[in-house]
Amino acid sequence: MATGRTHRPATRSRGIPEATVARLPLYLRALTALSERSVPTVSSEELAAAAGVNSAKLRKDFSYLGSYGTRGVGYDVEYLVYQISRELGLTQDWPVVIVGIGNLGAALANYGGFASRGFRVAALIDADPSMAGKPVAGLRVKHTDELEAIIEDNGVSIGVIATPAGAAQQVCDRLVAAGVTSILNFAPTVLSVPDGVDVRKVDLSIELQILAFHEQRKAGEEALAAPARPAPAVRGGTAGGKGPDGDVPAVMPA
Amino acid sequence: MATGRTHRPATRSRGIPEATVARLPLYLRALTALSERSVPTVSSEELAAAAGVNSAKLRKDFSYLGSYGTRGVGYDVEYLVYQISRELGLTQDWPVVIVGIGNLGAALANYGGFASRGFRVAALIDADPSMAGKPVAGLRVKHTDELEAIIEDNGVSIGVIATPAGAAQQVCDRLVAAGVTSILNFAPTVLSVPDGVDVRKVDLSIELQILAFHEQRKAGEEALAAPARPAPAVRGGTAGGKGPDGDVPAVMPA
DNA sequence: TCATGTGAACATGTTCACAGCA
DNA sequence: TGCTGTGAACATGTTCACATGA
Repeated sequence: MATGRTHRPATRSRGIPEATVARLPLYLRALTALSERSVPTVSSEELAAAAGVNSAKLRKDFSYLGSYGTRGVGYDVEYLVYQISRELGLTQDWPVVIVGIGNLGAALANYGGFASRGFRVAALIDADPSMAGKPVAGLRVKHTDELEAIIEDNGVSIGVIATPAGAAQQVCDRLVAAGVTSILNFAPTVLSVPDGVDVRKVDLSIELQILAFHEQRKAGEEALAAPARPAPAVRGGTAGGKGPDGDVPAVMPA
Repeated sequence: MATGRTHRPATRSRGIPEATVARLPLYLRALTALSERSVPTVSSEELAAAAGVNSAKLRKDFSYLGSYGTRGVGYDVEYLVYQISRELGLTQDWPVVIVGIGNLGAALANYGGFASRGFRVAALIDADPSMAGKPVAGLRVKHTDELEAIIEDNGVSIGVIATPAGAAQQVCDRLVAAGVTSILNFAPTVLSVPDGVDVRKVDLSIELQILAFHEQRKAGEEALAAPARPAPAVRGGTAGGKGPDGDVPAVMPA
């Protein structure tokens, strides 16, 4: 998504491709599971299967980190866990604030995987004064007034936005002004941020729409073969002969 | 993510690039906002700004759908809303089930944007018998036993998994066996599915790790200039002399 | 005149296939 | 012998820059 940097064309050998970075957490998870089962080594084939990618891709990904494998043998699990953790910056402690403690914010706060790997919820922040002081996931919710102080005092550089769409940009601006340089946005809005600030977004609605696109394709291809399952009814019912959509305008300009 | 299809190399002009598909929901959202403000037309420049992309990309994206603009003028808002909705399959009604009604599942069920655009929550399903019958987001939670019947009866083709990681693959298998062909996975696991089934995943932990990677980079670059803000403390604190990590092994083989 | 639509150049990402090393 | 590491081929995605047509 929005990568703030000036995007220099891989100045030295230091540049790990973005696509690779996005897969490192996947490898790390698979490796951690192996580590817990005390498996000493894995082949690229096995690890790739566990991470849900193909082995050529995995080997190429690892080649950007260095030559951490042993030919004819595979990779040392513990060593790889360490190298990937370090590369991802998980040997540091990252305090995180969550802003917007509604249903979703509370769910995120309660999410276990949060604390496990280098991330620590420094504070939960909400604009509703009646939320302030209430315990959520073992923390007391703070009021938005305290946002700047919390970020400063805890050296927070990562913020999670789980507010309604309308409040997101404003919250984002305050986070950035207070020193946050990475934002994970759950609100269904495009955030604008200055250069040097990274934003990643998680959007249920977008994901569903992408799935719907592919579903529709499948339904089309199905028509070539047998109509196996009852296809989802076209809006407004199967029978209707005329324009069925109450939602989608039938406007046709030009 | 996992695109089940055989990936034919754009047989006819029909193939819309995946990257474009992923942006269509963004355009649609921006257009819907314009539509609500009764704006009749937009230029690629304006719409691109609203969607957070550049205008060349937007125009190329739209060119895959057809020539829906007017040279020297721009795009008709209502018309584009309709075309994109249709392309995404949002003129159909998509019944969806959510499996796993914990904190996250409940938050998803309550999420408004769900129902708005063609998606309808057909059922909430949980394995915990004590959850069965409880009202969440205006629906009564069903027990897992009913999963197959619900999917069949409602013609559900899209399933959302919000269970713990351990249960996800099993739930996935049952969904697929019952006829679901698109899955949105919130559980932190790699799901394996047969060909023809699409999986998209949403993973908080992965997103945070990607942000941490870039944060770490920034901290490194910062060292070249002035150490402006106190960098996040290395795990275990600044003082501690011995190995601080209960989590990351300091193993160094070979 | 002005903004769309698009070929061509460029950049990134993936896969193949095999050389090279334990 | 067997698996890693990687150059080279291929595929996808992005940006440029301008011809085109309302």
